[in-house]
Amino acid sequence: MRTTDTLAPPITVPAGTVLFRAGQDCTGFVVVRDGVVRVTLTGESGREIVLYRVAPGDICLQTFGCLVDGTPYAAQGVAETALTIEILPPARFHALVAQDADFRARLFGAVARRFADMERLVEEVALTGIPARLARALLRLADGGAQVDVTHETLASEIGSAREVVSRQLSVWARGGLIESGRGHLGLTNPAALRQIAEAG
Amino acid sequence: MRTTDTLAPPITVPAGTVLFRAGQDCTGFVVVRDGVVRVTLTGESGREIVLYRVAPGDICLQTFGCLVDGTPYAAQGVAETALTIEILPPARFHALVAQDADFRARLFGAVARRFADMERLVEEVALTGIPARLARALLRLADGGAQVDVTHETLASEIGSAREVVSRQLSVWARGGLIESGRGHLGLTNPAALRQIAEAG
DNA sequence: CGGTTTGCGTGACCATGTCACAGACCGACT
DNA sequence: AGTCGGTCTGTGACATGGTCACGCAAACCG
Repeated sequence: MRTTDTLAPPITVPAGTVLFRAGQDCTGFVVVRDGVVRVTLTGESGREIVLYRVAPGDICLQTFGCLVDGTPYAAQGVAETALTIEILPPARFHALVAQDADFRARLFGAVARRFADMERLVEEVALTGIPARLARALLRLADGGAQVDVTHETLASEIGSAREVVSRQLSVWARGGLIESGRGHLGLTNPAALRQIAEAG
Repeated sequence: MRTTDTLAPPITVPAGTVLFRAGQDCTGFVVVRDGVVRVTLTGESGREIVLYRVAPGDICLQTFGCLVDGTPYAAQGVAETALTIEILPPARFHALVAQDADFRARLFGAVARRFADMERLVEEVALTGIPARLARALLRLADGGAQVDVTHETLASEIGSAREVVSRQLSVWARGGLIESGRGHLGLTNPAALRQIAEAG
């Protein structure tokens, strides 16, 4: 597979680094080699929502709009873990698109995934209730395990809601024995029930 | 500009035709030559929200995910006006991407626009109040004019809310002299005030 | 050990969404 | 004209979700 090739000199950045902010111009095309980038949107009220995550081998699409038609970013990107990334200058990007079928395939795959992510997100935010959204977020973050280390605040931004709302829902579930709750971490005592709630729309 | 070239035999379809539904497989790549396609998402409750519109010269991206990684549509596409479209079979699509720089530019432009649309939508649905969303929708649909022919129901799906909510907000504005309201149509009596509300986040 | 920061719980209140139903308007047909 | 059925709109009552204003407890740190 060409997809493991190096396209540009790798750069490492520590977790927590802000890669780009809303309204900023873009420097180049970002390819994630290792680590995860969290892309979020922040409203005027300060409330935040996670749009999607960019995984290794993936291509960050925020840069895309910039490069194609000069629109500045609307979102913010933060290194969720330590990262190794490559940055392609615009000319190199266009050359690769024209010449490299593998690069095109990766690019289009990334576009399709981001697009599906965004549709799912709109569906959830606009048409799905808090219990289902929160249950999905918990199961997603737990990733098969029974322990999740997050604050209510983080969960709230994950589902685009407010901390108080998350706290209330979690305490209901804790009383019902679905979860165990502690400062900064949660235990999923009854993941089956959570899955059920997550399905329910 | 190559963008006015014909890529495939044009097909005409009447307004109201459903081009694709959620969960369906895709037939090919749709390029809109004339008319507007409205792409919407429908929740289990039956509530609907407009994701974006595909304008002439534009490329419908719902087909994109299908062609690239086989994901079926999540959304539904309806001909909002009578349409003239072209449908590219997958092989032709891939050939054009590889060989035609103009086609690539159009494709990327469409991707960037759709992406910006979706981000705006998430921002509105998740972080923006009803008055601002509704005012924006009105101004957008009025398109500079002072008259809009829509039902409250349609406006509701435009902003991803419920008819009653729209009705209530509109009657407040009607009492305040910002709009005049009739069955199936609205007059924007004070567009400046609406613009103000639209800005307010 | 005190002080500070951060995370959590909670009640009151406002904004939105849902449900149920009534009335108004419109077109089609006698 | 009348009236009938369908669509559109108005409205009250209630459920859910978001905001604000707190107080308290756990972790952190000198």
